[in-house]
Parts: sequence; C-alpha cells; structure tokens
Amino acid sequence: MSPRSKKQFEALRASSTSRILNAALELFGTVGYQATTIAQIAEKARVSKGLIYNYFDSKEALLKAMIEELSKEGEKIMQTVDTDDPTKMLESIIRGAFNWLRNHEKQNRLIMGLVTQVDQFDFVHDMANRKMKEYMELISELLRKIKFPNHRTEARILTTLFDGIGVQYLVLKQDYPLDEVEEMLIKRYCLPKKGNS
Amino acid sequence: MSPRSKKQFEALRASSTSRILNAALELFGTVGYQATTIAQIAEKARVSKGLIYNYFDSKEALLKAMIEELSKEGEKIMQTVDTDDPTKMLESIIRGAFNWLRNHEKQNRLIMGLVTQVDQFDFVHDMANRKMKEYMELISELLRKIKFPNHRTEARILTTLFDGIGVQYLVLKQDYPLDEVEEMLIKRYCLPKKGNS
Amino acid sequence: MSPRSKKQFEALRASSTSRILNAALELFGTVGYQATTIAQIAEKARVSKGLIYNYFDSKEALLKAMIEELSKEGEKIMQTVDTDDPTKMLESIIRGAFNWLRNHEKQNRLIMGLVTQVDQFDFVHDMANRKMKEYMELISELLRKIKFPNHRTEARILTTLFDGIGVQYLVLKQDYPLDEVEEMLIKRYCLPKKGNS
Amino acid sequence: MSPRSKKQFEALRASSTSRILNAALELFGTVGYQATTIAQIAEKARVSKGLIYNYFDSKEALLKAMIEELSKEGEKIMQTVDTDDPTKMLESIIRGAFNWLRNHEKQNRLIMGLVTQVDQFDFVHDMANRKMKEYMELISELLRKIKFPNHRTEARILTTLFDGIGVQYLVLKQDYPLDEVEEMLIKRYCLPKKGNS
DNA sequence: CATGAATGAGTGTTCATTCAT
DNA sequence: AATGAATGAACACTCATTCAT
Repeated sequence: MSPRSKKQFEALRASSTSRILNAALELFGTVGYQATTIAQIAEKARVSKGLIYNYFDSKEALLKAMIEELSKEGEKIMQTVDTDDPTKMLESIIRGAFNWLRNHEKQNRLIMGLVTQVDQFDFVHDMANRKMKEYMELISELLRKIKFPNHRTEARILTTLFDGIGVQYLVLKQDYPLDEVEEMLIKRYCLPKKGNS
Repeated sequence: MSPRSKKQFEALRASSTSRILNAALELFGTVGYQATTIAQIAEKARVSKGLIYNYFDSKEALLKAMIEELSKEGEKIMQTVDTDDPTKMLESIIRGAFNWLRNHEKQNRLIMGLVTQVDQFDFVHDMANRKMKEYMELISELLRKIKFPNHRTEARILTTLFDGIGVQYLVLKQDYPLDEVEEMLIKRYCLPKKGNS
Repeated sequence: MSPRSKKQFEALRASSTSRILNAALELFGTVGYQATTIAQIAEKARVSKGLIYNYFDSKEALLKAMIEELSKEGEKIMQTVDTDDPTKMLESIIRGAFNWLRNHEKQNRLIMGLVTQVDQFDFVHDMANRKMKEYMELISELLRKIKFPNHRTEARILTTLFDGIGVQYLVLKQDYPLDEVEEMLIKRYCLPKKGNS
Repeated sequence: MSPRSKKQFEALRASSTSRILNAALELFGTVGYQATTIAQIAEKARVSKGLIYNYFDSKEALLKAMIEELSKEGEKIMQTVDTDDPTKMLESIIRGAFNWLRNHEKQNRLIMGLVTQVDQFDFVHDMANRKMKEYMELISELLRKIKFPNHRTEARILTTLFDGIGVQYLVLKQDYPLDEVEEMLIKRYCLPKKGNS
C-alpha cells in the first residue's frame, strides 16, 4: 500500500503546495483576493479543489501563508545588504527596494489591495505597519551615520517615496521612469553633496 | 394630475440618493467594494434593498456614480487654487493635497483598493492614471516657472510623494506626521532657497 | 372639489382602462404574461404604476378582465352569423374563424401560452374548454343539417383543424397558406359535393 | 491518483443529471418554465440548488438541454418507421404522432407554452418551425407516392390536424376521443378508397 | 383621479467548504 | 495524497404591490 518513500511523499507535498501558492499568487495579485475563487486556483495549479484543503485550512489561511512567505522573503533580502559602510548599505537598500518593485508586482498589488480593508486582514495591515516602521528606523539611522542633514525628516521622505513609487509604478506601469528615479535617489542620498557642506 | 409636486419628488429622490451614496461610501471605503453587500448599504442608509435599484442599475453602477462624483469634486478643488503667483499656487496645491488626504480617507482607501485589480475597474484605473499625469504636468510647469532646478524630476518626486504619503497615512494613521511633512514640503518647494540662489 | 362632470370622469376612466388593457394585451400577447411586468404595462399605457391598481386589483385580475372581454367579443362575433341557411352559416363560421386568427394574433398567443399551465389559470382553461365544446356542438349540428356524412366526426375534424391552423399560423406566420386553407375548407364543407352523392 | 474510479464519477454524474432533467421536465411541463423555480426543481430532484449549476450553466441552459434531448428523441422515432411501403410508412407516422401525444404530454405543454413567446426562446421556435416543415414535406411526399389526390393540400391538412389534436387533447384531456380520431385518420389516409379508384 | 417613491419577499446564481471514496 | 460531486448559506437583483400626497 505504501510503495512510495517518505521522500517522495514530501516532494509531492512540496510540489503541490508550491503549485497552489504560485497559482494563488498569480490570481490574488491580478484579479484580487476576493474576486479569486478556489476553483480558479485549483484549475491554474492543475490540482483538485479538495487538495487545496489538504494543505490549507481555508482561503484566508492560504492568503496568510502567502503573506508570511512574503514577509520572510523580505527579511532575507534585508539580511543580504552590506552592513559595514553605511553609504554602501543605503545604496544597497535603495536598489533593493527598486528591484523588489520590479520583481514583485503581483505581491505589491495584492498587499495594496488588502491593506485598504479595515478590520479584515489585520495580519496584512500589521505586517505593512511593522515593515514601514522598521524601514524608517533603519534608514533614519543610516542617514544619521552619513551625516545627512535632517536625517529623520529625510528618512520619512525616502520611505514615503518608496511607497509612492510603488503606487505610481502600479498605475502608470511603463510610463513611470523607474530607472531614472532610482538613479536620482542614489545621487541625492548616496553621493557626496557639493553645495551642502 | 400629480399629487406630490415635482419639487417634493425631487427632494425625495435627492435625499434617498445621497443617503445611499453616503452609506455606500462609508462601507466601500472601510470594508471594501467587494466585501460590501447591498443589504449592508440598504441597512446603513435606512432604506430597502429594492430602492437602491430605483436609483442605480447595479452595484457597479453605484460605484461608478461615486467615482464620478469624486472626480468632479477633485476638479472643483483644483479650480479654486490661485492662478496668478506660481509659488502661491504651488503652496495652495500642496496644502490642498494634504487636506484631501485628511478629508477623504474613505475615498482614498476605496480607490487604492480598486486600482490594484486589473481588467475589472478600468474606469477607476483610467481616472487615477489621468489625474496622476495631470498633476505631474501642472506641478512640473509651476516648478519651471519658479525656476526650481530639475523641475521635471522634482515634479516627479513631489507627485510621487503625494501618493506615498497617502499610503503611509492610510496604514500608519496617527503615527504618520502629516502636519510635519506638509510643512517640510512647503518649506522645500515654496520658500526662497538660501543656498540655491 | 368636483368641477368635472360625471361624464368627464367616466371618459377619463374609460380612456385609462382601455389604454391599460391595450398595453397589457400588446405585452402579454408577445412576451407573455409572466414575462411582462406591471412597469412595462404602465410605461406603454403612459400611465403610472399606481393607477393600474386603481382599476385592477392585481396583475392576475388584469389578465382576467382581458380574458373576459375577449370571451364577450367572441360571443358577439358568433351572434352576427346568419342563422337561417345552415350552409351559409357554416361558411360564415369558417370565415369568421380565419378572420379571428388574422386579427387576434396576440390574443391567441396569450391564451395558448396560458392554457398550458395547469392549476394556475383555470379560468382560461375553462373558457377554452367551454368554447371548444360549444364550437363542436354548433358545427356538428350544422353538418347534420346539411346532411354531411359522419357529421360528428367531421365536426371533430373541423374544430380540431381550427386549433391546428392557429398553432401553425402562430409558428410559421407568412409561410402558412392561410387563404388557401380557408378556401379549401369552404370548398370541402360548404359546396355541394360532386362524387359523394 | 483518483479515489473514485472514472466510472463511479460518470455514474454519479449521469444519475444526478437525469434526476435534475426529470424533475425539471415534470415542473416545466405542468406549471410552466417561468413559473418553475430552481428551488422547486432541486427539491423534486432531491438535490441541492447548487448542484444544478454544476451541470447546467443556467435555468435557460437547462431548458435548452431538455429541448435538445427532445429533438433527438423525435428524430430517433422518425428513423424507426418502415421505409419501404409508403402506405405502411404513413400509417406508422400517424400512429407515431398519436403515441407521441399520449406519452409526451408534459413536453408538448412545455413547447406550446414557449413557442408563444416571441424573441425569447428562439431555439424552441426554430425547432418547432423546422419540425413542422419536415413533417409537411415527408407526408406530402408519401401522399404523392400513394397517389392521394391534392397531396400537398392534404398533407397540409394532416399536419395541421396533428397540431390541432395536440391542442385539443391538451385542453380537453379525456374528453377528446384520441383513439377514435386516430382510427379515422388511418382509414381516410391509409386504406384503399372506394370511390377514388 | 393620479403619481412614483418605497417595500420586501422571492429569484437565479455563486462559491467556500465538506466528504465518500 | 487526491478527486470532484455535493452542499447551503449568501449574494445581487427583480417586481408586484402599497401608500403618502
């Protein structure tokens, strides 16, 4: 009855789980969480509806798992930034933020859509809230280290800009000069200023 | 022939319509469009479900009416800004944007939630797209007039900041120093620069 | 308070009532009774929804009134047929039946649609039943008088044919040779037979 | 991979589908299509409302499926008639038509009810139209072969009679002498005439 | 007599979830 | 582990009918 090894089973599990998560992300990130049906996810993942409930307790649990995975991925990226030279680190963070936007369009769309609903997806709201504050603190600290004037205010500006870029990029798409804005921010915050000395 | 006067009917209609629109805005702007049911709207507006369909063809038509009203309101505000002195005008626009954020939280939430869904609420997406570009052009032109260096790039920054502030304010609420950021932007863009002369 | 004479009021009543009945017939007879809404009737009659309920207790009462009017009209037509010469009378009846089909398409459609529903429009069913039997008796008697062989069976055939023609005309419309069939029936039943003597 | 065998699923599907179709026919054919609710069908089929939508896209699709099945059944019956001897064939067709009336009361009622509504169930109208013309052609040809005088006109009479019998039987039920009329038609059209030789 | 805004029970339909296999 | 048939609560929407004026 059990000719498959444990490893095979686990591989199966992993494969199905990730197929489901990928399909869900694809749909949540385009048509939205509420407008996506379990049937659509099952079809896109080429899996039966029932199987989804073997791995996830509910549609919301599936969402939660996705958000958590996303949160972990975000942390992982943060840990790869160089921690010695504050200027290099800031540049690394800025470039990382822009790359995130480029590579996680669906995720951004999803989160943006969820974060607007009050009292319903508190775990998303909380995560967004926490991340925003973490970013703020980190960047503020870096700007202080590189002796950028008004470092707190500038950190506010910079983090706010990140979110603004996210929204504008999401709406304007190719019309938004992502590369240009990236270089401009690098220049403003990571290069030695001439006239500000 | 007519037992209630035309005026009476008109008043009745206006009252119901606005009650419905208000209730819908309240709900769409908090729990979201899709998560809001017609029954909830009817209850909040203290009106029967059926009556809503006397005034709006469908749930989506109700949304459309709301968005259009919003769009008009936006235009009206834009027309009130002083058009003589570019510096004054820019300040007026910036202050207007912040006041909009303060007074239209529900609307912002709603639009932000809708704009993320692709191929579903194109009229919202289109409006957002158009407004963003209009703002960009207007501000760019003003910065050029007041001889702000790199006026196009700075206009990009400023409009992007508006959206970013919207997102952060929406998530962080009281934790976001709205007033402080407002003053800072006024100072940066509307006051004579010392070192830049 | 009552500056209008009784006659004026009655004229008003008659006008509205008949406008409503006409509109209802138009709609019942094309889209069907159930598919027709009171709102559609009101609109077509250029009358308010409420007024319809001044004259008719309910949608079904409106239908009943229509059917009754129709029934009376049918009787009136029957009374106009010449009662002296049985052959002439038969011809008159046959021609009358064909003219009825030509002039009462909507009514036929309506009745045909209603008569199929069991336990719902018994008054229609009953009327149809009664009319069919009356016709059968009358024609049978006439055929007997003109010494048509197998007069009962032939009466059955003839009345059945009337209904069949109704159905086929209703479905095939211009493709059905109504005039041709009319002449054929007249020839068969109302002219002296050559070979059958 | 699959817990229930393909066959098991197939059997389940077939069972549910036919239960639903039977229940729908029962109701459509008595109270009528529009007056029948999905809830009633579900209850009579001892099935949940939702399941109906697993098999049929909509109430109208359910009707369409029923009509199509009916159309196929009609063709099947037509193919069983003896094709060698035209007289035998004609008798077979006449007897077939009467048996159809006896065994398909609900279907006839349903179709008769639908065919009266214009611009709404065109597929029913079209089918009725087509069948009528097919029958007309076939019978006309047979009468020609057996050298019946005025074969076209007589074919018209005969097919019209079929429909008329349908209507009268539907209204008069047991009061209509179906058997008697059947024998009479057989005698008139399928037996060698005395005086016509 | 006449209006049309207002109601609410009822309709077709959807969809997350369960369960026998 | 996997299937998909089955459920039923919930939804958007309709419409005959009422009623204040």
